[in-house]
Amino acid sequence: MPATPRHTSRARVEAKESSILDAAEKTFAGVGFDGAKVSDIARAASVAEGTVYLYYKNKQDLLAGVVGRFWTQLTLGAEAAIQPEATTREQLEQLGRYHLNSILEQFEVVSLTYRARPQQEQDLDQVREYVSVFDRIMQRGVDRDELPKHTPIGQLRDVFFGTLEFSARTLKLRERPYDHSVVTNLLAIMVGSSSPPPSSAKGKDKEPSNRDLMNTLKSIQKQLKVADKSSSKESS
Amino acid sequence: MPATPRHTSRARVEAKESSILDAAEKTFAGVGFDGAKVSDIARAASVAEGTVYLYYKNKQDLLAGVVGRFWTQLTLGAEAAIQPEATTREQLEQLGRYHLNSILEQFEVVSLTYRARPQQEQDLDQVREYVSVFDRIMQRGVDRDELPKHTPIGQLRDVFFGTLEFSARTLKLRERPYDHSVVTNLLAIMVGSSSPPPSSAKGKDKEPSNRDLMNTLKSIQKQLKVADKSSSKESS
DNA sequence: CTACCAAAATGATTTTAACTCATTTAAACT
DNA sequence: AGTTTAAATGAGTTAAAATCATTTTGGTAG
Repeated sequence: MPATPRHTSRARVEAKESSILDAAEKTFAGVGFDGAKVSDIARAASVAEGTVYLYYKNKQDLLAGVVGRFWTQLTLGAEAAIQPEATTREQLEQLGRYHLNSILEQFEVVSLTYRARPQQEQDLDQVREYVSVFDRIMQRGVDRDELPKHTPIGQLRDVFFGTLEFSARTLKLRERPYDHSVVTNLLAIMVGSSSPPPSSAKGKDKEPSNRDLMNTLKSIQKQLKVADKSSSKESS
Repeated sequence: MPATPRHTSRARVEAKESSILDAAEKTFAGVGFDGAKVSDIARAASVAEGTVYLYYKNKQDLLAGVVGRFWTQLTLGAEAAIQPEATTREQLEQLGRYHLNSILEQFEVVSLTYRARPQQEQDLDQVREYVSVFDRIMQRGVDRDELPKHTPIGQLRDVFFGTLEFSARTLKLRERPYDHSVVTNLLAIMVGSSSPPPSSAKGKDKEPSNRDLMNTLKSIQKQLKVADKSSSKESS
């Protein structure tokens, strides 16, 4: 078992585990969870079907591995995208942009989260770690007196992520690309508007500084994809 | 086939179809989509396994039937819960209460929606019909000058339903009951605090909610009934 | 280098559950 | 009554997940 390797080097085992995850992610994203056959995933990873079950208890556990790794990397990317010295409002905007952009780019993997969540009694730890990035920004805002002392962080978290996720679905449904105004408007109702008002002139000119950040975020994400060190074991 | 009944009365066919749906809903809600066997559903509906397939093409189609019926009834309930003569803000509050309460009460069926959606290329029509209830309230608000002329209804719809759905998940996760303050706070940030803003007093008042940061959040916290202390548990 | 051993990998076999279809049963209409 | 056609049945088929006896690999020691 990969849990207690005595003979084989850990690096090799993790490389194989990661290559199975890669194949699974590609297959799941392409044809969906139900459409994906474990035998296809095994072939894509260049292993036998039985080998997959050495690393993952079953197909559901494999999905949990894919989804867990995704959120772990999303957390790393979010932390990289947030400037530590920025104001709370700026940090929220950075997180909002990063989040919306990421879930749009990897929409299929995000959707898989809903297939993984209900089965495990305990929610996905990696998702909780991710949303705690928001909590930390808000808590710092309170500590710095940029936000009222008893700001209901938990409720605003639902506003923040709930709105962004539903907005992403709407954009996907209408086959529209990332739209920065979604984040701007969300921040406006969450913490008031300190930037130019969102609507009036219908967004026909993209802000150039906006593009810079977008490109930055994309390159960050791609870098994170290469270097990965997630481990999924301990499944019930 | 039930599609073209010449001999048999339509009522009987629909009764049987409905009883199969009842059994399927109960089973799906109880053990989940994957955990439910069609043979179990058939037994619960007192029909043979093959009979299920006379009414529904496959298991996925059966799920779509369950989920579709749920949202259709939710639409009817929502329309009944809204007083036609009430102000826009009151109507939004009525819809918000009804929505949050309903999805908390039938959380399992709502979750099944995510299993039904991705498979059909066309989204569930019944869900779209449901959210259009919100759109109509907002449009009437605009027509009556209770809302600014260029209110971004589509974006606020994502705020509304996204927030309520994520809030419902949070409440479920923490095993908390329906909490009216969630709706109150949501409305506060969407259309301002409890007293409806005078519609056409100020000439340039077109943004729905841009209050100052402190004022908005302070009005929220006053209306908070259940403290949100436990939100910052995970300080890793 | 060869022998040895345990971890790792394999893929044929088993199991499970969705789905089918030849047959039977029930209902409608004359 | 008898005829016809719809509706229902459940044993049988099929496909894919999961298993496990066997083989291969790679590290270690004599």
